[in-house]
Parts: sequence; C-alpha cells; structure tokens
Amino acid sequence: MDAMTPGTALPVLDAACCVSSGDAAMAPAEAETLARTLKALADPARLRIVSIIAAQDAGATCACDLQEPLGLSQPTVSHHTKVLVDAGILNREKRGTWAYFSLVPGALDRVAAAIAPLR
Amino acid sequence: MDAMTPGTALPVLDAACCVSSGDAAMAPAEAETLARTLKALADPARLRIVSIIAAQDAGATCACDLQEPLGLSQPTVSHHTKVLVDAGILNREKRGTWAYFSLVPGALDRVAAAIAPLR
DNA sequence: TCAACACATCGACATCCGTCAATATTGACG
DNA sequence: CGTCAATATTGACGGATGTCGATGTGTTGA
Repeated sequence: MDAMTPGTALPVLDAACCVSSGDAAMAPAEAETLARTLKALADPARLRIVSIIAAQDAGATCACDLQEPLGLSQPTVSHHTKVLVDAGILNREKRGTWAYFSLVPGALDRVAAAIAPLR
Repeated sequence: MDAMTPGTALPVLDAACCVSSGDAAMAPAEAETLARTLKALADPARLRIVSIIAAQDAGATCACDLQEPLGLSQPTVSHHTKVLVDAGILNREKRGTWAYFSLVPGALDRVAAAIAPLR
C-alpha cells in the first residue's frame, strides 16, 4: 500500500492525548523520601505499634507492652520498632533494661502534609 | 473461665513497666486495610504518578503522559497504575485506545484521616 | 480486511521484607 | 564476680515486590 513514512517522522498526533502539561509534579528525590516514610508505616504490625503508643496517655510506652497485643515474637517487635525509629517516626529512650518509645512530635503531621497537596 | 478480671488479678509488677493501658489501639483488621492502602502509595514511581495526575488541571491524565516523565517501561507503568486502581486511589477510564486516569475523590483524604488520630 | 497503535498481561529475574530461633549485649542486683 | 531479665542483633527462610522483554487484546484508520 502507500507509504506513510513509518520510519522517519511520527505523524502528528491530532488526538487530545499526550498534552505536555506543566511539570508541577513531585520531584524524584521527594518521592523517594516520602516513599521511604510511607513504607515504614505500611505494615499492619507497625501501624498497631504506632497506634498503641499514640493511645497511651503517658509520654512513652515500654517495649514489653507491645509484644503481647501484637502476638509477635520479641525479635520481630524489636525489628519493627527499629524500622519506625530509623524512619524518624518513633523515639527510643532506654531506661535501665527497658526501652520506652514515644512518637516523634510532628512526624505524622509531616506525612499528612506531604499527602495533602495530592488531593 | 479465668481466675479474675484482667484488671484486678494482675500481680503487682515490681517495676513501673507493662501498664495494661486502655485498648484504644487500632484493630487488627483496620491496620491491615490501612497498611494495604499505604503500601500502594509507598513507592516513588506510584507517588509520582499520583502527583502528576493531581497536578493536571484536566480531570484525567492519559497513560502516555506518565511513561516519559517516569522513565520506566510501558509494562511497569501499567503495573503501577493497576496497583493504584486496585487500591481505590485511581480511576481508570478507557477512551478508545487510550486509558485516562483520575484521582478517586476523597481517597487520599481518607488516608490522611486514618493517620490523623495517631498524632 | 488489515496494519499500526495503546495498553494489559504473562513469565522470568533479582531484590527486598516479615518472621522466627538462636545468640549476643546491656543493665540491675545479689 | 555471677546470674537473671529485657532488649538488640544475626542468620535463615518463604513470600512479596519492582522491573523488563515478549506477547496478547482491543481499537483506530486506511
């Protein structure tokens, strides 16, 4: 059939697709950072840990108060708390042999503030 | 039946650790659901997809507008959009050969609302 | 009808993640 | 010291995840 020049030039797409759009999108570095924080929260056990700590009237929660309600082994709970501490969501304070955890003030607010502009 | 009600029969623990605490914590099922949603968001590529779509003034964004800024292959972009659609974050609307995506109204608000009580 | 296009799905691969048992480390108390 | 209790770390294992090439599925247009 006739030659429609397959190789050289793309026929200008007349349809309404592929508008270039202003690039007000999230930068790759910012997306990477936010993804790391969300990944730390995106686990049922860790969400419950944060929830338990947030529900405490006291400023800090002992690690021993986490293991039983979660139904997980002690190393696993320790692993999850480490992930949350490394993500800047929890504070660890060691008092004697016990480890007390508390929410880092403003950490979850920053998460919400990062999601809000996407609404 | 156990011996006594859990609150009264507890032998007084020597130290100040392991206070029983009121169980106002997140329920396991709720944690599982929220974790699934957060897992869908906890990826740099998917965050940028949501960001690009949210930044569009138009109501919907063509899939072809996603591949180039992300620098990922077409199957990978299709995979990520599927994850976001399955999580109830994006809407897919097929117009001819093109697929248009838009934010599900209120979806990200619900995520923020689930995180807020933990502050 | 047929070729080109846009997107979805499949198969495969490497990597990461959640979990536990075993062990190490640290602090308290004789 | 030496022992015990609370927590952290290590090693291992199965399963989930992100990525791509190849292929399948519809739709458009000549």
